[in-house]
Amino acid sequence: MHDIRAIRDGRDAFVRGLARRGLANAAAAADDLLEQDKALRDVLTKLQIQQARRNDASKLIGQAKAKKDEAQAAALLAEVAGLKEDIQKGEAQQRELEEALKAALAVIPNIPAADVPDGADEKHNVPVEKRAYGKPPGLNAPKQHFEIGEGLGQMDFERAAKVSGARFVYLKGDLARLERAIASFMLDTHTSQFGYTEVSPPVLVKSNAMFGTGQLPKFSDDLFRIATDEGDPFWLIPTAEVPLTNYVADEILNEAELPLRYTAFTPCFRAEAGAAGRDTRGMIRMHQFSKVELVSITTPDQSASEHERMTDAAQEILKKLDLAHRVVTLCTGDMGFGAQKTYDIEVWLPGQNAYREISSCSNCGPFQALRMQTRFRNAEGKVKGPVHTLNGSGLAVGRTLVAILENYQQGDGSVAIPAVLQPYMGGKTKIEKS
RNA sequence: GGACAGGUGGCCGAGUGGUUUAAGGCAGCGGUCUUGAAAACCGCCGUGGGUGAAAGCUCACCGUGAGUUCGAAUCUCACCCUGUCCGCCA
Repeated sequence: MHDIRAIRDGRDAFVRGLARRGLANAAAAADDLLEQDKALRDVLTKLQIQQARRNDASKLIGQAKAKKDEAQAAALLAEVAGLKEDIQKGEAQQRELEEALKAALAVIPNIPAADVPDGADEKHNVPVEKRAYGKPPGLNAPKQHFEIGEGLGQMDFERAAKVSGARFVYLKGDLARLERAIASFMLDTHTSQFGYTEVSPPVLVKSNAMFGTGQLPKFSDDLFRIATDEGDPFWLIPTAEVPLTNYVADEILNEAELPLRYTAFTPCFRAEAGAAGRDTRGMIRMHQFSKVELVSITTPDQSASEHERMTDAAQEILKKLDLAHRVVTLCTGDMGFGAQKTYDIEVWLPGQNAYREISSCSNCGPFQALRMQTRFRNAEGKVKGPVHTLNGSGLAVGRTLVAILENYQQGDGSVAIPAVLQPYMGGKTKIEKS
């Protein structure tokens, strides 16, 4: 969410930022917002004069009645007779204008950071050369992960379809255990090596939380909604970013305790609206998948370096697993709604003969904090404004499992277990057909 | 799910229609005193908005929303949350 005062003070920079995002009529949108803002402030100014008069008169009425001066009281009552209706009208107007302005602001995406490359789509993403790691292994006729998993008899899409429909999967035996092992390994790395605090959060959240991180109001089609008999619905989280970031919603944090770093292993639920026909085979794109998420809450000064640090933490997992990967800076047209800068980490999948996204690390700046009303105060107790929030996958567990299957596959159909995961697999060194 | 009791600033807590401009206390910050500290004393001490160059003036906020009233922390309605007990339950 943008601060309307920031737009007021820097209208042109705001328009340029939105234009870089590819918004067609950025200038018109900005001017419309400023017009609404002006109308609201005019109403406020007028209303407050009336409220001040009413407050004065009411106080005098009270004093007159205390002195038993009924004549004076009656005179004052007559004076403010018409005021009540005007004030109620003004208050109604204020509510309407505030809601309209908030609704308009709520659907405007974040402004890209200055160092984000311009571009319309993923073809214009820019590789971060110094972050590239490893080389694709020279495998002879590599299989895709679902061929491997089904060959092992431990990955079952047909039964998942019977029970839940398309885009679900059953894992069994060692593959089920491997998912758990991957998650434990990731959490242990992030907590012990990078100072993240492990959290086990709710996976059903209220609309307010979805608004705070920016999924609502614009992207409800991508979410699963849980209707309740009466009252507000719940939403299934599409990522643990939602409960981890909203953990600090409506709070004023102390600067000394920042940055806060949280990590969580949760299932994630996505309706995948609009993804029909994409990645229909295998575990790449599911309605339910598990992910280890990283979230940092920082001061504005810290957020850029925290972004690099978070990306380091996510990459560290792939390095320990010795999986070849590269990192790209998303261009303005490919970034998510709330991000001002995003690194995608793409892992090599031999079966697909391609790099595929396995993590996305974003610095959202003050965008989510303004939606959540999360601020911080300095050592003197002075409120310094919104915090910055960052989130990243550290990593997508399902896709990590896919990457291990495809990169560690053996000619005989078995899969070697990476050394760092063997302690989590009871010392096993490979997964064989069950 | 049912019954009862509650929700007031960072914390505790007074306030049941009009000098409340939310008392008082604790914690915190600054100062006096002191070699230093403690004690004592003095001062400061919520958030957001409007207006203004600033000082200031002003509005809103006592769980949330709506309402009654010239005037609401206080009265009405709905909802949310917490506690206790009962029921159910991994």
